[in-house]
Amino acid sequence: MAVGIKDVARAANVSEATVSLALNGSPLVNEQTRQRIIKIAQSMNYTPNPYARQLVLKRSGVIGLVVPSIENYYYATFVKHVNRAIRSTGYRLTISISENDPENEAKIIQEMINNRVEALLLAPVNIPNDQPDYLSLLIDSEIPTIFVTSRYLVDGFSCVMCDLFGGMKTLIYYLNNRGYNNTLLLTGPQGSYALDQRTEAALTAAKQLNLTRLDVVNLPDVTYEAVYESMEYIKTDEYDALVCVNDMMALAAYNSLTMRGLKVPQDIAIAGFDDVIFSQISPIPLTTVAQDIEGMAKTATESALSLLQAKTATTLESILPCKLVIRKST
Amino acid sequence: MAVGIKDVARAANVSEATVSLALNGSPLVNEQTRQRIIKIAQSMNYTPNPYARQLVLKRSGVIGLVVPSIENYYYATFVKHVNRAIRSTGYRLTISISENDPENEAKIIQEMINNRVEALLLAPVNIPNDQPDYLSLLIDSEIPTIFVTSRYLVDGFSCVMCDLFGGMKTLIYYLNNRGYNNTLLLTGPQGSYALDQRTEAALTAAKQLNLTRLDVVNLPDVTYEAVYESMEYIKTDEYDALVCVNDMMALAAYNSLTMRGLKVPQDIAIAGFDDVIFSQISPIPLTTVAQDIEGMAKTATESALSLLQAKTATTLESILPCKLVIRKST
DNA sequence: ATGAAAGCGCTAACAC
DNA sequence: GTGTTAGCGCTTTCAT
Repeated sequence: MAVGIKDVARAANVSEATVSLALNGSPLVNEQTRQRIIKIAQSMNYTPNPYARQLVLKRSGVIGLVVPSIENYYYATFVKHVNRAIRSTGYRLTISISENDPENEAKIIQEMINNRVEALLLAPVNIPNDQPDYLSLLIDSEIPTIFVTSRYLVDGFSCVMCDLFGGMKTLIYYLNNRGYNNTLLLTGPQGSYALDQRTEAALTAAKQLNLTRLDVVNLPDVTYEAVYESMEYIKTDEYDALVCVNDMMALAAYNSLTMRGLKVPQDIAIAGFDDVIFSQISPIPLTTVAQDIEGMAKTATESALSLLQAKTATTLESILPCKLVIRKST
Repeated sequence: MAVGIKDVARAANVSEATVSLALNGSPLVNEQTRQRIIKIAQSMNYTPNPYARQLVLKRSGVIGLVVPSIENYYYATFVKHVNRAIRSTGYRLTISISENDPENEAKIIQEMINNRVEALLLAPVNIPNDQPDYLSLLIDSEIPTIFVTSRYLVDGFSCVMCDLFGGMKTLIYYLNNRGYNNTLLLTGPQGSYALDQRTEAALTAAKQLNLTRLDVVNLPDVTYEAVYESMEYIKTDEYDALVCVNDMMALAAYNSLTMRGLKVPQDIAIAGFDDVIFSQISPIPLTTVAQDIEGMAKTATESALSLLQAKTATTLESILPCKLVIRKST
């Protein structure tokens, strides 16, 4: 705590100004003295007080990231990659978890604004919540904000996500091609963009392909338990393929159905979405649609940086392609 | 950005000092004026600049948390609970991920110190790395530091973890009681406290119980893949029980062995450790040893707060009990 | 090439 | 009760 620029200045027999300049690599200061000062500063274990620094610089050097959940492997991976991408930029990352609760999310956004993050990557909660109040705060604050992994359908915000619509459509086409025509889609509550896109895509594809049947079940939750329990009530013999909107749900379906003696894919095919670990750790690897999580993380980070440069308010939109990953369950 | 305390003061026709006092709930200021000021401040969307505030208060109001990985469910859960616990304390949490890399860890610690976190919760990397250099930095910085989920064997640091030794011992005793006497323990490289505790406990229990056999295999990694691949080389018919040092490894073993036609637990029993989701999402739920992750998170947070209060340097050690969770795999 | 001094936005004595 | 003022530790003109 104790050692400040003043102490270094005294020890080096120069003024505080010179120390500051030297440490910040200004060309104004003699290379000799600079080296001397740097050495002294290091030996004294001096690090500039970031709060004083930020106060005068008026830049926090911090980028914020908000995710709905950290136990969700999908977001965990996203966080990891953003963390990596930011490490080389000179900015620091501050991570907040909304626990998929809009109130929490609003509080967090307010905190991020109060703390003067310079840019914000926002993965919105996955429950119906369009046009939350904080959007105007965000606009007023002039903090460049980028929706990631999902979005609200409002103008003026940048966004980076995968082509969920395209991904699901490809999956349904592929299933049809494999001869599956009676499909059940297991999804969550309506109203979240990232989920709705998948559902709409499935429905659209079904219509285009003239599928015999594509039913949609909206579970209360997109969790393992929700699916595992629901399997009891679902007349699986009416379908030849089961599509889940994420991999964990697909795994739940797989486990539940095989427990009941069904064979996958012989009796019924199962497909997931996202391509996170859960589609790989079932006894039979699951067909799924891969989201380019690392790509989104990198793109989002780059977008944040370029918005930070841009003097004029801009909005960037990146839609990354999804990739069908065919495994043994279909 | 723009609006500062000065603006509020002007708008309310009082001095900056009064605004400051009013907003910080000092009893010195008239209740009438306080309300008036608060209202004005809100209407102006004023929030105090935290950097100016922290500069004068000399308190950052931030607690740091370092974890080796965020994709690891165990740590993700820990992070979630710390996040929750801290929310009600008035402190903010800043999360960093070391990616299980000692160099990263050292950098992060340095950053945490530079950023003046008031306390640090440190979940160390899980690879041999005793007495890292930054320990002295940490001591010099006088930042109360608490090792969580694992630790280094050094004095002067607080720590919160579960009784891994006791947990593993209980598991081996239980297995013996169920008639399993030829046990294989799958663990990772030596040198990490949290892993070594488990191994030593298993060995100790085996000796105490006079087990026919307890072999230990040190895999290069405690991951799904490491186990899944290793199953090929392991003469499973020599053992009647397989114990893994985490649940994901146990799941890998389960998947691999059942793929090879073995029945669990008839042909071989499988147990994991931690009691995270992976022990529950195998077709047959896996016996495991539960760590009280939420308890650790809460305890760690409380410890941090009390160290923050304590004017004198103290060290706290909390060892929480593990709980045997018996499921169908044994 | 270096130093003096002002000021970033806020808090806390101390005066009134 | 409220205002005045002096910093907190740093950066950055502007002089020298």
